[in-house]
Amino acid sequence: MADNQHPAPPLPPSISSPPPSSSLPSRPTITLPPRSSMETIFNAAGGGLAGLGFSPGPMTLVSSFFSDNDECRSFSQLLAGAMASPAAIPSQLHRQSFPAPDELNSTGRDDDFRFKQNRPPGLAIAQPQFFTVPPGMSPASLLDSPGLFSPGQGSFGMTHQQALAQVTAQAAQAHSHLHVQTDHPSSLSTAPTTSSTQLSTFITNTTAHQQGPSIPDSGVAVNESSDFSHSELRSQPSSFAADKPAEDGYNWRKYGQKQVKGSEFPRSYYKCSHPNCPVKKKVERSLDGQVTEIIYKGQHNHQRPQNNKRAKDTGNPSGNSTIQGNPVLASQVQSGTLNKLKEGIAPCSTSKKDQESSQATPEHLSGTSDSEEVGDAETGVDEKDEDEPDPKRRSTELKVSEPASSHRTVTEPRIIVQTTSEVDLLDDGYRWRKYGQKVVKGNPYPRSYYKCTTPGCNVRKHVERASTDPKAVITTYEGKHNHNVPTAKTSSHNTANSIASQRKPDNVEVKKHAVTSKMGLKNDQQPIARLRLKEEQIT
DNA sequence: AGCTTTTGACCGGCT
DNA sequence: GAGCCGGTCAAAAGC
Repeated sequence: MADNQHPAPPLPPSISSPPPSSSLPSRPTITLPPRSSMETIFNAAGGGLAGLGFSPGPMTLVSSFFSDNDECRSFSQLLAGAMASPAAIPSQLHRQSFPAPDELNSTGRDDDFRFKQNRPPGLAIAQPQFFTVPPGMSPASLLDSPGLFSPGQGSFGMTHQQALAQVTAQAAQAHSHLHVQTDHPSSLSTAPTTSSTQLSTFITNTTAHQQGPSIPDSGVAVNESSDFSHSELRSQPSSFAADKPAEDGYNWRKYGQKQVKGSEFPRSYYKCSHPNCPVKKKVERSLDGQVTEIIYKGQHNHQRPQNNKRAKDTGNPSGNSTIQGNPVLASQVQSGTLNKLKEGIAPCSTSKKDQESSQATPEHLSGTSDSEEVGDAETGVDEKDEDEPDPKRRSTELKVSEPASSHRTVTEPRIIVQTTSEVDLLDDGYRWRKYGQKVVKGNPYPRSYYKCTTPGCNVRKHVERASTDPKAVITTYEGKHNHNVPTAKTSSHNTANSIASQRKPDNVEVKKHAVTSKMGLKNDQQPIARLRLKEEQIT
């Protein structure tokens, strides 16, 4: 690990507590990688991302990724580096604003850097952004279509998960160019403001938004962060079919329908018609029959019916919703969901097909278990609260309160998988109650969704692990805490983290936790750098 | 005949 | 304790 001899750039935005290991103390310790190493990563990733049309976003808080050996850099590390690149790019562009690495080392806390301070002019992100996926675009199509991420097309149309997958793939490619990038740091200049914004939206977006050709530019759903975004959205091909398959292969029986408050559209309740199968789903659809939201609950205890002639999505009587095992990444939520996000709604939104695919596939079932915490064991991060969960919190569910004035003409639903509601103690000092998780195709690890347990606080976060490395975690925050950090718990939480978290006024914030066992952490070290690249909430 | 859908009523949790 | 609300039930109707 010769690279560790070098000072590290002020890159790592946030470092979550590492999973305890036999040789590591409870306190996270991090040895910063050499600058050259970091720059190699970020340059490479950044350059690669820039080449892909990615760039960092102001609301992106990326925690770092450390490599202890360039030669041994894992694929996931590359991913982490790639994901961190959003932060890296602006940080390099504005390096003069950052403390020197040794300063960081000396303080160990001088780590809050606000990207807004260095934000290039014109970069304004007022709300969580949404991405559009061309209607009918399948995830495979997305992932197989590098053009989608080409500079010319931008990075829209990707969900958070897609972002991971895509970046993962791209990071691998970028790996081969690491040294080239390093040798030509000036290539960072190819990551201008606009592209920076792109990656911001790309990463911070938690609810993909599809704005198909049929949806005019309402000025709400489109990315507000940059002109580029607008143009990209408008440039969405109009040839994509709005009528997408949405069949999940299971049989559903509708057992109820109700007009729920806050939604202008009725909600339908379905049960899996398979005997003794507990799976239910709620489907909310617009007046024109388009599914706007699907909430799954439970998991199938049976195989998907084969040769099921009735394998139609009964949740869509109109018949234009069939899945047939071809998940589509596209998820689209428009102004209505934007409003939801404003209200701190769960940042989970993937396409119905995406969701159903993952859920309908037996190997993914575990990921939707009501109690499973996939991936936690690997990270060693105990997200379970020791406290006894409030029984009343069982079976919690995302409640959507949407302004009546909001308008939802969504052709792709939000997908929510209900899970248990453990009260989790994550590493930011706040108390989080897990209310859901979701397994996305291409990633064996579920996304977990948490809500701040403080009454009246609508802050939510979702934690996502990279498909290639469960230790690479992206945490996306939504909302702003309206209270102080709970004081009761101290030992397992990083105070600085808590404080930093408390100060988050952001709508969406992405942290990338790099983890640890591979990072050459030293016993007495603490995270020494936290780079906060985020956007103050714009009112 | 068997299944699904519809729809009003009921139940229970929450405030 | 009352009211609100989401979820579910179950009878009737439809396919």
